[in-house]
Amino acid sequence: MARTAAPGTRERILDVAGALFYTEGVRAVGMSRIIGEVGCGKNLLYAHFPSKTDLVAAYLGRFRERRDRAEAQALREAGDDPGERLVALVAEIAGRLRRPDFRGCPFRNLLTEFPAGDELPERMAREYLAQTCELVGRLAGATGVPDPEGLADRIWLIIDGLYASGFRERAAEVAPDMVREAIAAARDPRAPAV
Amino acid sequence: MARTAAPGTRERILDVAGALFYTEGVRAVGMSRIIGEVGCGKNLLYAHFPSKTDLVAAYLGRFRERRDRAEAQALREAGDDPGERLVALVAEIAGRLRRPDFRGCPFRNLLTEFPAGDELPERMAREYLAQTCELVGRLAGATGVPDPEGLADRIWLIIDGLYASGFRERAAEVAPDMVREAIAAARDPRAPAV
DNA sequence: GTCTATAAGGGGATAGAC
DNA sequence: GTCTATCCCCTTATAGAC
Repeated sequence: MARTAAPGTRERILDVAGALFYTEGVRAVGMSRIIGEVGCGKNLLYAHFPSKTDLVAAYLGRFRERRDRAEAQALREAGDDPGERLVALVAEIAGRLRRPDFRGCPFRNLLTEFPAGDELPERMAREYLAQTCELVGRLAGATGVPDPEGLADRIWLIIDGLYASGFRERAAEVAPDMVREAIAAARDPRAPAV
Repeated sequence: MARTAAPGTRERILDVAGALFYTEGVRAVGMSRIIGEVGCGKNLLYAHFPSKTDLVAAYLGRFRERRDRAEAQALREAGDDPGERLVALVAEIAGRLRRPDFRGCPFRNLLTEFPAGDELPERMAREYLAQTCELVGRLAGATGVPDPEGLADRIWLIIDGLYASGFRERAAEVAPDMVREAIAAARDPRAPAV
């Protein structure tokens, strides 16, 4: 609105709000808390984000943009082999586990906080999960294994486990190997059977 | 407090509160809502549970009792082989996924809602996760594979994935196989490498 | 005109009292 | 059971500072 509004204000608000939402939860962080930590007036925040829902949606949107960029880069560097692309996808996610500020997947976390909600943030979260799940399915299909559905289920389970694992960050080390093994087993269905 | 309190009142409160907490989230459900759905007076509820924290702790406690019983039974039926016991443990968890009212792990969900909390419910949740993780480690160690730590990490990742997967319930079908494969691969470390 | 500071509205939370 | 106390939530409105 402002003709010469202070640049970067919106980003600064999103920085603070995003960090709080992610580490403490959306429900746990009130608008007053954000205003206090940003150090701005209440009006300024509501000028940029008319409601808390808008602010949460912007928080998820920014998370998604960064996620998509990192994912695209990982897939680009992995080359053309669908199996290697699956490994790279999981390895990229596993890399996030090692960051000290990692606290799971913001989309899954939001749906845990608002399981019945159907506003923009919840829809964004469900859309993200559906699209990522679909990507896994496409990559699994491209490997040419006899049972691509089963392979996709396994990879998705590993990804879910990575995001849920607040306890063992060593999961980051085994996850890519598990993907390789799942692909190998899918290519040679006779082998397993303990 | 009543001399001859109606029997089952406490259980009825826990039934209602537990279902609401589990399906809608602890933060999303207020005491007034619970009182309304139970149909009792406010005094009666606060007589049994002096605070919401107590009620949440009781909700988790009952969940844990049932979990422990089901887990013990699954392990009993699995026999003595540590590998089979790991498979049975995961299969028992996978079975929960198929229930229509499944909405993840109540302990993990609580920690997502209260990541920084340190009251009784949060401690109960962390204790449950730590003990289950420890059980997996013991069973993995008992298999006698060269790298029990790595095996335990894999199994724990699968369990985490099962609880997080709100999307693909087909995960329930592949998870036990993944456990078998992980054990087989751990017993013969040369095989994998796609 | 841009932003801050403060107050207040309307609702619902937990909890206590009678 | 109802009624009240206290608090915090999101949001809007008002008033003042630069």
